[in-house]
Amino acid sequence: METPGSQSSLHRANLERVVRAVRLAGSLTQAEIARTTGLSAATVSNIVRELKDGGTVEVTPTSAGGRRARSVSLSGDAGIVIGVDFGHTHMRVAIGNLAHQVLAEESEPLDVDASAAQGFDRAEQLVSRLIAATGVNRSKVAGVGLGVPGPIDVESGTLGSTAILPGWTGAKPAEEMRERLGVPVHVDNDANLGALGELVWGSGKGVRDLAYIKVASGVGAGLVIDGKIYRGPGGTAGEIGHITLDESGPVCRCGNRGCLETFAAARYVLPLLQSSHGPDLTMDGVVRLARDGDPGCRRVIADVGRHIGSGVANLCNLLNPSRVVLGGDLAEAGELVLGPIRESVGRYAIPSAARQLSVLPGALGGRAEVLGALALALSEMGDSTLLDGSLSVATPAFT
Amino acid sequence: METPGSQSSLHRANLERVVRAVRLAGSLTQAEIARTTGLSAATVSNIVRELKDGGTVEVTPTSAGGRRARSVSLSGDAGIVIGVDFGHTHMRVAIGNLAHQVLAEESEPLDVDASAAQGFDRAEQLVSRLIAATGVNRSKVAGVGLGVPGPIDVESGTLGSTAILPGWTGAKPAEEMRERLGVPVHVDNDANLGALGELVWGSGKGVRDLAYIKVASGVGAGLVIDGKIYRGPGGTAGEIGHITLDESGPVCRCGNRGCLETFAAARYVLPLLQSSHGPDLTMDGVVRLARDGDPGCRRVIADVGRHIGSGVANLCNLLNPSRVVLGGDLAEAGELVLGPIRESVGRYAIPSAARQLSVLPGALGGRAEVLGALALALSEMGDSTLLDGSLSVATPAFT
DNA sequence: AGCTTAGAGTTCACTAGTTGGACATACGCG
DNA sequence: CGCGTATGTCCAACTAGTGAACTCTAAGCT
Repeated sequence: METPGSQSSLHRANLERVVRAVRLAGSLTQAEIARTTGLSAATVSNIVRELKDGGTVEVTPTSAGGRRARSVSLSGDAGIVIGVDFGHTHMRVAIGNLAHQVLAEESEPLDVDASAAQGFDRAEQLVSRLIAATGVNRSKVAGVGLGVPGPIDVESGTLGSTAILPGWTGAKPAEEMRERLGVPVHVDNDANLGALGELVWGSGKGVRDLAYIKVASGVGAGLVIDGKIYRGPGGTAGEIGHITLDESGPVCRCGNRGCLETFAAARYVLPLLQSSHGPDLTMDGVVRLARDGDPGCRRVIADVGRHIGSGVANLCNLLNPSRVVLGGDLAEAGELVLGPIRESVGRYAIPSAARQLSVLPGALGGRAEVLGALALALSEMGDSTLLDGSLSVATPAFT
Repeated sequence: METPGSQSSLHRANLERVVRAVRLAGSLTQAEIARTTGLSAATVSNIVRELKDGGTVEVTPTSAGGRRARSVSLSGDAGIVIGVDFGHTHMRVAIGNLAHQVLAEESEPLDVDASAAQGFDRAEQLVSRLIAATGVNRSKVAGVGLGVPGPIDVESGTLGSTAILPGWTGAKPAEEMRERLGVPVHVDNDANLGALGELVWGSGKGVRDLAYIKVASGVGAGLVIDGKIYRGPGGTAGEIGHITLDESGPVCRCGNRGCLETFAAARYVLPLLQSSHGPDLTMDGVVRLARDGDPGCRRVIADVGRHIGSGVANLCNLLNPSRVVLGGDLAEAGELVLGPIRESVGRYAIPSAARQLSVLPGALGGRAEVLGALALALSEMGDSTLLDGSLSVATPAFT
C-alpha cells in the first residue's frame, strides 16, 4: 500500500498467492503449495508459519506416502463476509467465510412502505442475529456486500428512484450500513449481484463472462466480464430492459416505446391474463399455471421468451458472452421460457456468436442476489483484508 | 517469468513501472520518477542507470531551479513497433517507437484479386522500405500489429470469410507475417484496431471505454473496455451491424432480416441513389454530394444516421460506453450524420445512459486502423519486451 | 562577489525477503 | 530392521529496495 514497489509488497503478494491457492484447492500440503504457486519450499514454509500464527490458516496432520504431509486449509473463521440483499418482498442475509463457504442464510419479509432507515435497522438486527447464531467472532467480519433493487450511483452511493422501494430514493445504503455495522460496505444493484452470485455459486461456475437476465417487475441484466462486474463508466450498463424492440410498441415507463420490458416484465404481462385468470394473478402464479398446462399462460410465457430472446440476441451480437443465465421468477418456468429464448437467439443473433452461447436457468433462485452480495464483499476485499493482522489477530492494545 | 514471486520479478516490475511512467509523461527527471512511481530516489537512480546502460532510455541535461536536473526520456529507437493494415482498397504501414510517436506512415493500393500470399509479400516489401527510409535499426523491431478487414479467430489466427478479400479466407495472417518479418505479430480485425487507434491517438484520448463504429461496405464496431480491446469469449463481440432493428425488414447477407447493416451499409444504401444519381456512385461520393447540398444524399445520410443511432442506443443501454466514435467513409459527413445519430440515441437510449455519452467523428480518418495496429503491437508487448536486453543491447557473443 | 538555500542525484550501510542446499523426520516396503 | 522417498525446516548466500548522509549546482539574497 504505502510502498508500492518494494519487498514488503512482494511479501504481501506472496501471502495472497498462497491464500488464493489454498482457497481454490480447499486444502493443500506445503509441498503442493510450493508447486502450484511456483514459490520455493522454504518460502512457503515461512509464509505458512506466518499465516498460521495470524490465525488465517489451519494446519492438520494427514497420512501420506512418505513423511506425514500436513495439510493446510483456511481456518473456518479466518475472515467472515456478509451479504445483504433487499429484494421486492424480502430481505435476505447470508454469512460466509473466506473459503467461499456459506455458513448461514436467512430471509425475512420486507415492509415496502417502511422508511429506508427502518429497513436498514431491520437488516442490522438480522445480521446480528445471524452472527450470533453461527457463533462467529464479530471482529472477524471483513466486509459486507449489499444489494438494492434499483439503480445506484456507484460513485456517490446514492440510490436512484425505485419503483419497488419508493421511500428509499436518495438514500445512501452503503453509508447507512457502514455506520450500523462498522465495517466496509459495498453496494450494487440486484441484477449485477445476481450475475456475480450465479457466476461464483450457480450456473456460471467455470466461465468468466456471464450475462444474468432478471425478469421480475422489470427486466434488468447484470454483466460479468472477465470475472468482474461490468458497470460501465456511468454505472448503468446492462439495461437490457430498455432496448427497443418495436419503435411503435407500447409506451414504457421509461418514456420510450416498445422496450423489451413492455413485452416481458410482470407489470406489462400480467394485465394480459387478468381478464381471463382473475386480478390477483402474480408472475409466480402464471408460471405455476403454465407448468400445470394452462394454455393461455403457456402462450404468454412463450411470447415473453421470444421477446427476451430478441434482446439476448442483441446482447450476444454486441458482447458475445459465453453464457446467459436467466433469473427472477420467470426462470422457474424452465424450458417453457428457455426454449423460445434459444429459438429467438438462434434466429436473430449472428450464427458465430450464437453457436457458443449457452442459455441456462439460474441455479440459485431467489438466493442469487444475497450470494452475489457475499461474493461482492469477497471480491472487493481482494483476499488481502485478511492479511492485515488487525483482522486475524486480536488488536494488541499495547506493545 | 520463471520465478513468479521473487525479487527478480519485482525488479522487472519496477523497471516496467519506470518505463511506463516515462512514456506517459514524455520525459521526467529522476526525482519526478521517484514521486510518480512511489519508489525511493535511490532505487530510481539504480534503475535509470540500468536502463541507460541498456540503451532503453536517454538522459539529457536540463536547467532547473536547483541542481541541474537531468531529464530522462525513452531513447528514440529503444524499441520499434510496426502497424500494418489491410483495408478495402489500400494497404497501410506505420512505424512508431515506444514513446508512442509515429515515425513514418505510408500506404499503397491493394489488389483485391491478388492472393493472400502476394498481399503479404507486398506488405513485407513496404515494411522494409519504410524501415530503410526511417533509418531505424531492424533488430530493434519489437513487434508488429496487423489489421485485417474481416472476422478473425483470435485463438487459431485464421481469417474467416471476407467479402472484401475473397481469396484470403482461411489464411493465417499472423503466421505468414511472422515468417516474413521474424518478429511477433498480433492480428485483429479493422474495427477493433480502429477503436484502439482512436483511443490512443484520436477522438478517444482520455477515456478508457470506447465504441468505434465503422460504417463502410458493412457495419462493425470495435469495443475497448478499460483500455483493452474487448473481443468476447468467442472473439465476435461488437457485431453491431447485425442487431435487428426491424424483424420484417430487408434480408441481410447474414440471413436475418432488418439488421442495422441493411439500413446503413454502403452495399444496401447506394442502390437507393443509383437510379437518380448514376450507377458509379460511391459512399464517398454520397458524402461529398450531401455536403454540397444535394437533398437526396442528405436525406439518405440522415436516415442512415437515425438507424445507426438506434443501434448505438442499444449499445449504450447494454454497455454504457463513455464515448462512441464514428469511423469509416461515413464519418466525413460530420454533423449531417452525427446529428441524426445523437437524436436517435436521445430518443431510444435510457436517459441516464445517454446523458454522459458523447458521439464524435473519428479524428484519424483512414489512418485509425494502422495506428490501432501500432497500438496493438505496443500493448501486446506490454512494455516488457524492451527490457529483454536482446532487444535494446546488441547480443553479447561472449562474456 | 559571497553566502545561503534547496532541490537533484549518488553512495553506503542496512534490512527485508527469497532461494538452494543441507538436514531432520516419518512413513511404507521389502 | 533398514532403506528409499517425500516432507518440512534451518541456515548461509544473495538480491534488491530504503533511509540517511553527502555532493553538486544554480538561483536568490545581502
